[in-house]
Amino acid sequence: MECPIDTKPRWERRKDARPQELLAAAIDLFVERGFASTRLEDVARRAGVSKGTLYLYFENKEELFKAVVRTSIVPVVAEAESSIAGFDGHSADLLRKVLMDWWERIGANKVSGIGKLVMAEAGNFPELAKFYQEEVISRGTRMFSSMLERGVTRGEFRDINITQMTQVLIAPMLMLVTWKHSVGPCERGDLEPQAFLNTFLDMALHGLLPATPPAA
Amino acid sequence: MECPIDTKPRWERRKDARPQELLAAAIDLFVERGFASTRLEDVARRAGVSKGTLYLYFENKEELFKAVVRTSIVPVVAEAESSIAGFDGHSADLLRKVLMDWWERIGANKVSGIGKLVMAEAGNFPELAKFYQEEVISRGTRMFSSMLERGVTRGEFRDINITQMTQVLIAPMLMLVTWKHSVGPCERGDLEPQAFLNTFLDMALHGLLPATPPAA
Amino acid sequence: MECPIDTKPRWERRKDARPQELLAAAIDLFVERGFASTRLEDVARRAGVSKGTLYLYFENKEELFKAVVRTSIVPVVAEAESSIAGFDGHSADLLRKVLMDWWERIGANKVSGIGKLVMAEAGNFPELAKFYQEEVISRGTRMFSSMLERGVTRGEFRDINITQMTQVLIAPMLMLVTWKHSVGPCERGDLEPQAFLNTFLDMALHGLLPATPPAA
Amino acid sequence: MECPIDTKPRWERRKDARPQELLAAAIDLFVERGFASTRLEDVARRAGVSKGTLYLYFENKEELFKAVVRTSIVPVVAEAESSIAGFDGHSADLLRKVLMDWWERIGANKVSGIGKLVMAEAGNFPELAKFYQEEVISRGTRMFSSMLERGVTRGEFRDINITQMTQVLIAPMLMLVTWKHSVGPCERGDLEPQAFLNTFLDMALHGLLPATPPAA
DNA sequence: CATGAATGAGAGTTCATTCAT
DNA sequence: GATGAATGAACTCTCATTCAT
Repeated sequence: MECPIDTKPRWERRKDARPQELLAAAIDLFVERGFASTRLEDVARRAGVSKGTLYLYFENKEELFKAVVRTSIVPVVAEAESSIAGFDGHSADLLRKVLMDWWERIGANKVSGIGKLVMAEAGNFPELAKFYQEEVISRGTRMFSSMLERGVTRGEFRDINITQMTQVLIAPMLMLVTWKHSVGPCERGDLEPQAFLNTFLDMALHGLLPATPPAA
Repeated sequence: MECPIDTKPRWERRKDARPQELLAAAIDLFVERGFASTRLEDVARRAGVSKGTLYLYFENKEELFKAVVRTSIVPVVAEAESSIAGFDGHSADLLRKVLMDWWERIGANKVSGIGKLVMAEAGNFPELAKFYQEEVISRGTRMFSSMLERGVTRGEFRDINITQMTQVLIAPMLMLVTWKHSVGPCERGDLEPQAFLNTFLDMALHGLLPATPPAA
Repeated sequence: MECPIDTKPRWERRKDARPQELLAAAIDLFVERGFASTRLEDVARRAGVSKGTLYLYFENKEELFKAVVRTSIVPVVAEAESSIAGFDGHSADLLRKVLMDWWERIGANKVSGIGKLVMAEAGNFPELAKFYQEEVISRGTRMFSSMLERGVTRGEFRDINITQMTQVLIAPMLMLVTWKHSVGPCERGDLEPQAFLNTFLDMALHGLLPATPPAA
Repeated sequence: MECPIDTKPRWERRKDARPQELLAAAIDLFVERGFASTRLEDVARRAGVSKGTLYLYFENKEELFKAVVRTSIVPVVAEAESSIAGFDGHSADLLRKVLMDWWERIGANKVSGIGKLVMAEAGNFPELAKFYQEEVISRGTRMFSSMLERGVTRGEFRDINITQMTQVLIAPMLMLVTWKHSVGPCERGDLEPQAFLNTFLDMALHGLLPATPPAA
């Protein structure tokens, strides 16, 4: 008589869970190794499936990557957009909130590695660069510009050059991401990200807020 | 009388020039395509030699890259260090000068691509990352910290958190380099680098300079 | 009163139709793409079933192919055989009729692609080649030989080399099939198949009919 | 002391001989297995080199195939063209000669398998089909048409439909090639190719030559 | 009966590195 | 010194077949 115990199926049927599992594995490896250097076989293995299985869910490597971006970053961007749209208070507080939220939702998280990866490999994968540019970067840039415009319109910020100031505000995010995913791990004296952001914001807002009345 | 020393046949003079030619070719390709994606055969071809010749001068791809860093970036860092050491004036002017010099010598130049490349591929080539970290980044960081200390010591800057402010100052450089070598080429509304640096410096110095006495 | 026999639910009637649907799909794809390049998944999809279902009806790809041959070509061969057996008239008319019938039933039809496919891939699938050889080619060859023998026996044809003339008669069929399924689609000046067959037959019968007595 | 004898180099440097060796191996395997089923690794192995070496000489599989065609078939076609251009005698003799030469140079040879292969896989490799069509088939077709025209012009042939008769003349070549490379090897009673061609030509010329004067 | 997720052996192609010449 | 032919491991993507459901 056959012993039914211990008979492990050659594989398990997990249609619904698979994409998530694969995406999770993919994110880890893309962040660890970059796009070009990530082997699909490793992604599959980490998700506990065979190489072929990946292709049941994602047409090819690029589509897998896009799926990663779509599920891990795009929703956060969208959420930020609506959070901005619904915000009531002072634009300086809005800026601070958005930056801090970004840190919590993206920066501190491994998904920030995706952004760094795109910066890194844009040249070799123009299709990917274009996709990320459209889905994330330009939306992000627009968000910051709109916050600055809001501040200016409401008289909360001085009448600064929006484009340039947008870049200034993006710089520390880029900085943190780059640091975290490249030199950071090698560096000893580490960066306190939130303190860094605060230092930065204090400085930036100095430049943004209108001159305070001489006597107060 | 002609000096016979100068009459060496062209190819023999070539011999000495080889490494430079190879390095020049390597820099171009590393910057264009990144480390992993640059084919040594292309480097050789661009330098007008054969693939095998490369290995006469450089042990392998990593050593070639290190040589690139050593010849194109390290000297600039060293020069900056001594320029700082010999500077007399106000620390704010020093900061401004160093940043602007950096833009002229590195940022605007293709060698800035090397920095971006290291950020990008550090994870896959830890040996390279470590090398760059030691030879360039930590020296650069130390330079900025020392300038800030100088300012504080001389009473020209407020008593700020040096580590954090160092990062703040590095951020825009990272920003410019990243922009130039990844999204920049895709993006429409382009960044005026020097204006951007000035905007940034104005803002940063606001935060650094001691509160001016109400009446002056 | 309605006949209850006909009220079977649709899917149950479907059950019997499945093999035919699969065979129809298979024929299309085998002809379009050849044996090796046809994907069973595509066959299944075109028949509106899943990949696994195919394996309920056909052991594997080769058996599917054999079934295609058995249902689409073998019956036509059998019919031709009995049509020859029952023919009364002049052997030249018989030959002409058989060739023209072949064109109508096979040549002009997509099933001619099956023959071409076997010629094409025989080397890689010897089992298939053997099957087709036995079920179709040797029967077809025998048919032509027997017609020639009939003609000779009845004094309607000259006493030619049967084997060779059989090949001569097969050549134009091969020609038409090959043309139709490979170069034909690329070629501009197209072949009028029936005119071609007639030209050929006129020529061939010249060689077959006994010399006409000078005076008639 | 090292014994210099018996030290076989890891590989041998044979730049000039390589392409021929590879082409020879390629022809064998393409003919044996067809285009799609031939593995480049096998081609390399048969030529005694590694897979990578193939790519030093041929850009990819398609180019390898084209090179095979260019070196093994195209020159024969060219030669036939000039042989026709320089022919003096009766057009019937010319036709006979060209067909027989074809058999000796191509038909009997393994290169005839290339033609069969193209017929077989044209649908799956349109690029290849186009190439072969242009370089071989249309040139061959033109050759036959021009011979027929010559015959008609010189009053040696009746005024037949050139296009159709061209196809009729091509049919037996197709027949022989197909036979040789597919069913032939399975078939017992084999075809005597030269006898077959003669039988065919006798028959065809019957149809081509002008009616002989009743009394002679 | 029917499904379709899962497998896994290969296929073509690339490239850093070696080494006979 | 200089060459460049040769290697071979690595990578992405494919598909006939199996089998848990």
